[in-house]
Amino acid sequence: MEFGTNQAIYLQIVDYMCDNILSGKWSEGERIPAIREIAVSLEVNPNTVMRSYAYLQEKGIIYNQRGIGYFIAEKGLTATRQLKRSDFVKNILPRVFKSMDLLGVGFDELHQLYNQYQAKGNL
Amino acid sequence: MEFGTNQAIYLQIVDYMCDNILSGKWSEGERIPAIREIAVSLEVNPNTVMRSYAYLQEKGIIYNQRGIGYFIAEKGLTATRQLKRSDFVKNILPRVFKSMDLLGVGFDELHQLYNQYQAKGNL
Amino acid sequence: MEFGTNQAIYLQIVDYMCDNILSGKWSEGERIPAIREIAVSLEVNPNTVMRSYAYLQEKGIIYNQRGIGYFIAEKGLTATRQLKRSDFVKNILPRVFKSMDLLGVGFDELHQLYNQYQAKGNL
Amino acid sequence: MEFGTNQAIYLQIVDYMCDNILSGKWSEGERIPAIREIAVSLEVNPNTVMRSYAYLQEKGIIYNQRGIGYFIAEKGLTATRQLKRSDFVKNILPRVFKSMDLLGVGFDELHQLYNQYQAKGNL
DNA sequence: GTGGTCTAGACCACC
DNA sequence: GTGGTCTAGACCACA
Repeated sequence: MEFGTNQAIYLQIVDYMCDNILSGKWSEGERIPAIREIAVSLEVNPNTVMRSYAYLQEKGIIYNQRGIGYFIAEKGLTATRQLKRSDFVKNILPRVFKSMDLLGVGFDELHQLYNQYQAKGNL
Repeated sequence: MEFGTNQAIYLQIVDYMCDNILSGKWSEGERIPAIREIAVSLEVNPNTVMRSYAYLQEKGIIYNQRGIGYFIAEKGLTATRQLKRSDFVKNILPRVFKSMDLLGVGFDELHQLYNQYQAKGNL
Repeated sequence: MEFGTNQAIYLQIVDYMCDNILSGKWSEGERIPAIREIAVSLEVNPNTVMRSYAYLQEKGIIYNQRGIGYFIAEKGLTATRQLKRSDFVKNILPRVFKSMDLLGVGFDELHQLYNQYQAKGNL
Repeated sequence: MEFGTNQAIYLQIVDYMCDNILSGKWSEGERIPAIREIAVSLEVNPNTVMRSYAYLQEKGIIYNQRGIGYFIAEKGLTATRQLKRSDFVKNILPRVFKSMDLLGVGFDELHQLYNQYQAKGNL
């Protein structure tokens, strides 16, 4: 994984993990990789990964069993969806819509860009 | 103007100025308020405003006439639009579309949220 | 005349006047345009032109006859040449030579660029 | 390092750093000294050094790794050379050649001055 | 009056 | 430890 420069790395890792949950790669109750494992594979300081795990634990998305590891919480999928959706609707969308107005991008054009994005993703 | 806590103040000022240009409040060739003027009206340190101006000058959106002040560049409107549109299409939209996929938000639902936003804005 | 943004306008005017003297456009003893005249033709504040004239007067290149105007001094051409040449040899050239070394630009290449410059000037 | 009075300190630091890159003292991918470190060694305010670093980052010559430090970019040497060479050919040389013409300094004389400079540098 | 630079010092997020 | 931002205040050159 490559990291952007704008956002904190630990938050980029959080996003990466949320994606894994939402996409079904990690199921509820399943054990997720150890902090050190992730740290090695992402070439990141373990402290940074720890911070991501702590964040997700605080949100009730994962939980820790001492000495064993971290697991996706029982309602981890729902919690993740709520967290992401709330952020999406309350923070992201309003800014997107405002930009559209200022740039004169209509909804039709947005649809076009969406189709382009989908096409690229399917390649 | 009130400032959010996520983004640097000087960047929020940059956005504020881009909005003024895109909305037509400031026209090309027009002089914009002096650094100290803005600093007083926004209750911010002049250095912070200077940073915003330097950023916009670097982008070719405004230019400086020694001892007189800052002006919207000849192609300032176009430059602003390009800057904002590029950021919108390359950085914002892909993340939005990805979120939509992961959250199962369809384009119809997006349209609905867009209409809600428009309705609010018109009140 | 267009002004660069790096150098003070009054110094750019000084250069412009020195050029006129060195190129023989203005001869020793000859009257030069009034401050207001220059100010209008260059679209500049008269104070700025005044500053240029004061600078040249201090260097002994021009002199003032009250109520009549400014004139090129008796040894104005020599004085200008000395001023420019001293600046050229002591300030400009060392930096040029240092840049050449760092950039790996040899004297042959410099000669080539010089010929290119000459060719362009003759068009 | 001693600072001239003509040019802003932060730009003199930029030059100093470009020199280090061009001369091979700092290689691509290598970490460069921390802002505070440079600030202490040059007896300058950290803000001033930061400004130099920000400038070089904007030019793609160095990049930042969060919480770790600044590094010479992958193509840092090329970028530096381009930046410097462009400035040299487009801004410096034309003025030099123009001065030569106005002062009646021929290319032979220039060569002589160049040799003198080289001799001094080798002592 | 205008902007441009610099210092000193503080606070913060992040690794 | 690293950089990033902001404030306060000073000084300067310039128009």
